[in-house]
Amino acid sequence: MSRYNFKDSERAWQAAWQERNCFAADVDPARPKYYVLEMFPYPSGRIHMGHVRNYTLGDVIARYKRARGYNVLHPMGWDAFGLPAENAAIERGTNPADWTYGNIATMRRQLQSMGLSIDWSREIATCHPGYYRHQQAMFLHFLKDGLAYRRESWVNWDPVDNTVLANEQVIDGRGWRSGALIERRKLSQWFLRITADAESLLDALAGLDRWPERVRLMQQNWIGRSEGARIRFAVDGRDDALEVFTTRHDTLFGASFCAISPNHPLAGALAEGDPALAGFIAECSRLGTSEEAIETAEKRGFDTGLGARHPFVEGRLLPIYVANFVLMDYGTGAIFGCPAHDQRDLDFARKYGLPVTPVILPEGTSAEAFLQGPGVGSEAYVGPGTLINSAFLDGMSVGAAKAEMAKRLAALGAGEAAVTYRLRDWGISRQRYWGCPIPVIHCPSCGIVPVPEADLPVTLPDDVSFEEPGNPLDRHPTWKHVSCPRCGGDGRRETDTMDTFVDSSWYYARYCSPRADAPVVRAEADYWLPVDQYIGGIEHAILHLLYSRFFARAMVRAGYLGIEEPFSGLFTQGMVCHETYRDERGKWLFPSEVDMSGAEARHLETGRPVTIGRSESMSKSKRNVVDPETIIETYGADTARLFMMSDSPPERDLEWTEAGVEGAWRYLNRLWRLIGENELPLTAPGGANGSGQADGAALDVLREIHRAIDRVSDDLEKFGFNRAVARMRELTNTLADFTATDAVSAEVRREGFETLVKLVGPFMPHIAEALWQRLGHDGLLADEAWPEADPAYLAQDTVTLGVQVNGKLRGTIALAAGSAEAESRAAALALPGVVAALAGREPRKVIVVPDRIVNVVV
RNA sequence: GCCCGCUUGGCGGAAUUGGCAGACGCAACGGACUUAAAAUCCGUUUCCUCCGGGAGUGGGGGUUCGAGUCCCCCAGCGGGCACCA
Repeated sequence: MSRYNFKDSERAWQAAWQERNCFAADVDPARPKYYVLEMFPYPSGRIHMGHVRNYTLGDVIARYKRARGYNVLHPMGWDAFGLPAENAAIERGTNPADWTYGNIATMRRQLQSMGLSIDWSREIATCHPGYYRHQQAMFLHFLKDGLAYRRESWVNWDPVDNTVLANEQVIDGRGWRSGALIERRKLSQWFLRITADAESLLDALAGLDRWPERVRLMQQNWIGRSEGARIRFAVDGRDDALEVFTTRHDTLFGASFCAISPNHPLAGALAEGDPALAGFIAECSRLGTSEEAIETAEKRGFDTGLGARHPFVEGRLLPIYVANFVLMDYGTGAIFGCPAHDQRDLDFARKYGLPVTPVILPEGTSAEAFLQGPGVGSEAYVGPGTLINSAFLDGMSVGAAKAEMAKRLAALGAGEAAVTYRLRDWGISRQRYWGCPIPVIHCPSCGIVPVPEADLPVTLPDDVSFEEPGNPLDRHPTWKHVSCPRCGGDGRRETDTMDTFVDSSWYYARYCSPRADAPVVRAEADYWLPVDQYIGGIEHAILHLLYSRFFARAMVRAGYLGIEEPFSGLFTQGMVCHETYRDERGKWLFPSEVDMSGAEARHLETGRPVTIGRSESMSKSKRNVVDPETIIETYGADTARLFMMSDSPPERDLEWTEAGVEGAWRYLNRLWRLIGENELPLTAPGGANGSGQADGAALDVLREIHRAIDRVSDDLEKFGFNRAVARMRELTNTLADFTATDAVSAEVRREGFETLVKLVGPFMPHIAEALWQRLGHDGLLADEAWPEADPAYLAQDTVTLGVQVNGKLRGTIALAAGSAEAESRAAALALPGVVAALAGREPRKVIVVPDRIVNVVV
């Protein structure tokens, strides 16, 4: 009895695939295409189990679709710009490029050891000038079209990473990478006009029917559409108007104040002549945006002394406050407050002694009761109702009042219905070295001048130092000093680089023509795109996926692409988890340091007891990581892949266990013994019996074989990989049983073995090739077609029906499929268990569901 | 606070979408082989039981001949958003 030699086998078959160029993809309009893409990795150093899961999932699909006859594109590349390279440079004195390319080499080797069916000739790295020059070209195109622009703005400044972050990258007031508390700063920044596509990005979500509902919801919330109205208030004694956005224009007659953001231009203007106000504003901007800061912060206002004229009430002036809770970057940065029907406005009004006028009467309440009751004491009424105290709106419902108010405002020229989005423009400036340079030049006389197309790419200088904090590009002695392309005078290069999310917003398109002299070749992109199946972690549900959807739209507008939605199918995988271990002093331990063989976990070296903690997502900080390379060296890639796909549904978290890996390894060896070492006549490979000719045991086996084909195929189509593995094991059990008894012919056995090998192929490609060869084939399994289930074997001629009495199972009956109701009924009533349960009573009713169940009701 | 999801044996999970709950695997236990171990093979394994049965899919209620699946209420766990006007 031998063990399967995975080491030699995996090396040999990987070489065979490479030698025959099996997975190279070319445009072929005659064949249906299938583009499978897993989110490309950041080259951090070594692959981790999350990568193994992600790329195994994609590879199973890629191999399955190839076998199904699709022209499959399955590429790989590197999301290679980013801060860790700079941190490594700071810590180890290396160059970010060297560090990155070194990591890529390691991780490429590791990924190749997994046996992925990837077209490596299309490999790209976003840090390569051959990639980012095209990104620069597109940026210039967007700049010309007004899609990219520069403006002074309040930004999220990460004081640890010394850079600006996008709103999406600030989580609970902290930098998504550094975890540092974010400060507000005003800087000139480059933006991409994603808000121009807010409506399209929102509306198109409905059409993404192969996306998880959860992700669509998250994007919907993020875009945050609000329907309401803009209202312009004349400011008493000034020429300018104050524009506010509200969703409750129906409550305008209940308004008792206006409030503007501390960052509002009007506030700034007033502060110039008012030191007290300037002090208040400064205080507000010191307050963080963290959840904690917000919850504990008092609602505070500063009375500017100005008044806003109510558009419909002659002589009513609403005092204008500067208030710390009004955000400049939502709506217009100004609001009107209606205390009776908004909790926050009510709190504010109580604090500053402003009038509270109810204008909505709840259903079924009398005006007297409501006005005297607790309705507007300390709790604002935000529900539906009927308008009161509101002149021409009186008696209307909230909805009707909104419509009427919008009409009246428009007639006055004082406002109109409006829609506001929570989504803000995408700030892409980063004050970092290791990113794509923004290809513009600042000229004192010409202003912002694009780098001429012929001068692209603007490459990063190699000779940079990281000894001081801040942006090395800015400190470089010569790099930024260039002459203005327009006037020839002294200019200065833009030293900001692009957010790395720009790099990953179009890489899926670049894979279609990775070496082309233009960002994309339309004919190739039109053939391959959209990505049919995109696979990655849920953590990208908003950022990367929203940016990519926007970028595709921008590229369509600029003529680079023909489709607005880059990913027609999306699958979000769960994380890989592992138990956590700590020693007596509470120090985290690696699983490889823990001896689990005894009754209690002990430290391998010291023999001291180890505390086992709950299973969590693998992370370096808790040390609950298992190195994929170790697993592949110990058990082989096929075992790692099989374990990844077994048991846990792919969308859920997967618990990595040594025992589970052992189980997968046992299965490989079982297959090897069953098929690889079974002597079969090597003649007539693939010689299946004609359907309907077999009988007895052979027929049973053939049915099992074809049922397995049918179900595994169905499971694969539905991402039911754990179910598919279960079916494969069932078929293995069946074939093993019958092989042991010699009850079926060599032909049927061969059909069973060949089918099983084809079914396991996408999961365990190396051993499948080895077994395919053992079955006497010269060609590669990778080039074989997926098996087809013969409908003749799927039909069942005998079925087993459950028989219930009052919904309780009392026995089963075996009948010919499609038996008449009367026959099923008679057979059921004759069952001893049924007779006993009836105890002489007459059934009141007998329900027969053909070929399923009989329920006798008494 | 608002929105969403999940809850099935000791464990991961399955259940043709309202029709025989626990497939497949892990772990455990028993047996065979072995001088012994590993490996392998064969069994048992939801719980209770007076061995007739009875109970059972987080808890409570409902619809139905029939509910893990549908509806209502509650609990626990997880996720997203949140000073959004």
